[in-house]
Amino acid sequence: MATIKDVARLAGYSPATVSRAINHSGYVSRQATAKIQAVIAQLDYVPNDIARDLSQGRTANVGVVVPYLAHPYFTQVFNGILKAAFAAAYNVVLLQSNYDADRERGYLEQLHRRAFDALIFTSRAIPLAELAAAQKYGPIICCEDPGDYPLAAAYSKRTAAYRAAFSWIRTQGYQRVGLTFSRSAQLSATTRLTLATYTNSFGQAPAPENIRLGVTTFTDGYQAAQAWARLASQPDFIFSNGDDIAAGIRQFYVDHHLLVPPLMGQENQLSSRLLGLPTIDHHFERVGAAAFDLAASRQIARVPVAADLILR
Amino acid sequence: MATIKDVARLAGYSPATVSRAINHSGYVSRQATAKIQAVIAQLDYVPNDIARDLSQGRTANVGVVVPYLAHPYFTQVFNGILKAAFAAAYNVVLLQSNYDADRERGYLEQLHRRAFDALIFTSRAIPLAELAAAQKYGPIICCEDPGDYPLAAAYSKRTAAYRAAFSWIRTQGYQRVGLTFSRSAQLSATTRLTLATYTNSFGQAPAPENIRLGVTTFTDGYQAAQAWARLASQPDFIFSNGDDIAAGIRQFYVDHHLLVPPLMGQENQLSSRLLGLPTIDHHFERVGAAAFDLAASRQIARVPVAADLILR
DNA sequence: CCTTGCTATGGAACGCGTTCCATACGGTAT
DNA sequence: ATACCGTATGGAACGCGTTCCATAGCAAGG
Repeated sequence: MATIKDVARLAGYSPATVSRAINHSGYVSRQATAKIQAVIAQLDYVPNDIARDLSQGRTANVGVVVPYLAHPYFTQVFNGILKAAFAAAYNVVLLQSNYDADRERGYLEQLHRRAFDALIFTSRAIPLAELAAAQKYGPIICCEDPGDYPLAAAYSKRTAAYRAAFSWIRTQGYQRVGLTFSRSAQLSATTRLTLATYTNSFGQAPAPENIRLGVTTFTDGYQAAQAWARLASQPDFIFSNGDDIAAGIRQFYVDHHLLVPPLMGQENQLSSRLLGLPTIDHHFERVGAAAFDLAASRQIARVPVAADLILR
Repeated sequence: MATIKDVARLAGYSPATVSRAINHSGYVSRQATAKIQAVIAQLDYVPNDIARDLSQGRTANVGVVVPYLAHPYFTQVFNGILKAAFAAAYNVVLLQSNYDADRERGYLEQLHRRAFDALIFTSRAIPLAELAAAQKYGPIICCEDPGDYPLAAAYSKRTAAYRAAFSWIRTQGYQRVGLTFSRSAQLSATTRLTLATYTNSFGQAPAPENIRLGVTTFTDGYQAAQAWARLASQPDFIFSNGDDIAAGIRQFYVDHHLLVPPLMGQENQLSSRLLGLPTIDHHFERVGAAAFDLAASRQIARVPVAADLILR
């Protein structure tokens, strides 16, 4: 494996000049540039990224913590990060967490060791306080509103979107809204926020039997609908945490020749377009791209991304 | 940021001894170990991974080239890689290609620059010959049978699985089998292999109108069924390239109150279980894990993974 | 002719661990 | 007592670019 010294020797210049030639830092004569180019081509030389990283003190890698891949929220945010990172010549290291706080701590440790230049949490199990404290090891970006914590963040303006959605649902005259969530209010800030906004909009909290937890897929939606169908008093509207989930809910009613209640999904996936269901587009790709930009710029800023209520 | 020299100075030992203590390389007294541990804790010192990588000439990163995420084949293979990599304390760099050969070449270049220790292609646009040639830059693993090319590979034994599937379909008496594919035979070795096995099993190639290309999602399946429904002579069996796709095909017939033709999917996704459809489980997670093991061991070996025909 | 200011180039330090080699010491086998 | 061995430890080289600083040549300005 050729090194910059080999190139320097063969070209008859010093490593310093070769380095400047490669990086177009100026102060290299036409003649030297040409000779160095020729030798580089001859040796099939490319600089060693590890050495470059060491001397520059960075890796051009961002770590992205994701509980798991199989969820549109994560794939969308992740895709946004990926696109922005590619454009900025960064690589993306995918760090799966399964919502395991200790694994997340391991990734913070890797940040400390400079395995990546920044760490983006698309979601998390460890407390925000720990994230905030770990910033001494490097830039950390979360994808939710960090409240009082001084953390960089890119996130959907969920409150506004949910307020608009619930207001619209109420205007339509619905009273007993069924809600699906992936994680309990205890574990998930998003669940808490949704419930709080609901309570605020409707003047009371949703009835416990109208709340379904652990719902993340089409099938989960199907089963949630099945559970509701057994109730005496059924929801007259269902606000679900994803379009595919809404599709699963709908599917249950269709399969059982029941009247499909009015539904709303989230994330503007293909399924809601196909089925003509209203949804909320959180623009998670934008959230991801914004998260990356914060990571690359090392700014501790907040980028709330407006969500769109899509009625059909 | 504390360095190993700081630790050495404060502990009253040399950097060499500190390094040995950290890496448990032996030849460090109890006393020295204790003192060094204490100073490490006091300074909150962790070794700099970049420096370690440079001196060891590796990164503990594997690059994984994926055209896009939104496909069960890729998520399954990728998950297998992720699990195996985590177990081996490697990180995984996700490299999106969109089947763009030049982007793939860019990733080969990064391998050359030692941005990662090995490169896994879950699928590819560039010719195998180029992959084989690029091995001089580092270990490259592909996820298909590389034929005559001396490439490390982990892949599903598709031929055997397809032969079993087609044989079963023929035994059931079906004659006009509809087939869906993601990419044309020209672009995809898998498509070619499926068609060849079909031809071999049925004694003739499938009729062109029974082949649908560009099918990767539930919706694509729905539309493929729609196209078939317009034909005079319709397929009497449909062999699709994914369970969700089969589900989409089925959905079209259900929605239009048509008799659903017998179907077979692939990948043993949840949908085939729910709908009771036969499928082929290619065990792509195993393929991914095997691909990673090849990457980490730097062996140029082939690991064919047996696929299971699941009849229901 | 001299100062000023570029351009061009090289030497050497630097970033930060790892590891080879040499040295020293206490203990054991002969 | 001598040779030998294992443990313990440090010095220094090494991996490989990047970059600061110094030097030198040359042209324009005065």
